[in-house]
Amino acid sequence: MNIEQRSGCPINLSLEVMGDKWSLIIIRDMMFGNRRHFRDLLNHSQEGIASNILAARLKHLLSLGLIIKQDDPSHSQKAIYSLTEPAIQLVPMLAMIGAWGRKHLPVSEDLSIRAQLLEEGGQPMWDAFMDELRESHIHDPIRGANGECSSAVLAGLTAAYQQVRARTSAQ
Amino acid sequence: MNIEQRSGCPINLSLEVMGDKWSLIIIRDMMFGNRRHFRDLLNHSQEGIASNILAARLKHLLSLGLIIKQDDPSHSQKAIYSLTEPAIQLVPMLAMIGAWGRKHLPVSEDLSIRAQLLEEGGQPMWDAFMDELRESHIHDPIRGANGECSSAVLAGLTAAYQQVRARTSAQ
DNA sequence: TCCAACTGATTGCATTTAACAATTGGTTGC
DNA sequence: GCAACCAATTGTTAAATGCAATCAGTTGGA
Repeated sequence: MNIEQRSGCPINLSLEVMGDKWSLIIIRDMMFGNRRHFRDLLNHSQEGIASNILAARLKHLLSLGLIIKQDDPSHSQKAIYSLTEPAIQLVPMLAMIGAWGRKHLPVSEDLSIRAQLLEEGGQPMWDAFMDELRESHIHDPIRGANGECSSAVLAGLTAAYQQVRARTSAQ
Repeated sequence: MNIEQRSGCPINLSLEVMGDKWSLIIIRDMMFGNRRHFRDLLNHSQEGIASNILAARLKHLLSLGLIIKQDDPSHSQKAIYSLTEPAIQLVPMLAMIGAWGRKHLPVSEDLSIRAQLLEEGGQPMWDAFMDELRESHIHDPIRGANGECSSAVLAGLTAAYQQVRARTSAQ
């Protein structure tokens, strides 16, 4: 990782890496939505990222070593993006960011259920989730990208989200 | 707090509030450096913030309710900026951000000692620190701005920083 | 064989944000 | 009365971002 270096403060350096409106959104989608292809990230984005921004951010995250890119054997033009260990270790931080946002900002019920579960689960849940991510992003990224890796925590989060969404949209 | 609302996701909303290169830096300096005046924040900034950016960010943080501004009785033009409860509750998040940066980025030894102590201290230390911040930012901001509130955790962090700095600059 | 749909991007253009230097109008202490 | 200090603001330039349209290659199905 090579950055501009305004100062050597850990908080400052972290902000130089993730202190923009999109980098953490992309990591969040890869992590909690298991979105591993460019089109996945582009079309299923809740926030409506533009394709040039997505391309620039992926390039940036690649250069920082937070994600890696490899060919998808199913399609010669497709690429699989995967989280690396440093990015996986952002799980506790994302849990904290989500917890703070849930408490102090006008979040929507469906999109905050996962933050709530992640907060309530605490460190044990974070550790289990990080192990799942290691499996589907580092050890077996191809099967991981197809959603073929077992992932109990992620499945639980996703199921809870779907359930709340079905309930709230049915009203 | 009123924001643009790309989506109601807690992580996204938190990023809309703090997802820029300066907002958290200012909160960090107010929190760990007890910088409560415009000039303090401007002149002692490790990262060299520009005065217009500082003014804009302070205004932004005020409008979000993360800080408040009040007159300094010692000088009719001086203003005291203080953290509010939502900002004080960012302590665990900042601790996590610092911990991640310290582990994965090229931090400098002196500027990372506080992140290390804060990480090792864990939740009990964060709670104690947040109580100190409530005292010097909410209950008695005027004495707090003068550094007259007792603050054991902050004093410990600052002392450790000074010590490392003296040692490393003496070499 | 042909074509529509899909793949990861790139381009051009307008808007927004940031960086830097200089300046403002007012206050304070000597 | 004057130099130093106060919290900003202004003006200019550079960089980043947002948006819509477009690109060339790949794929699967009729």
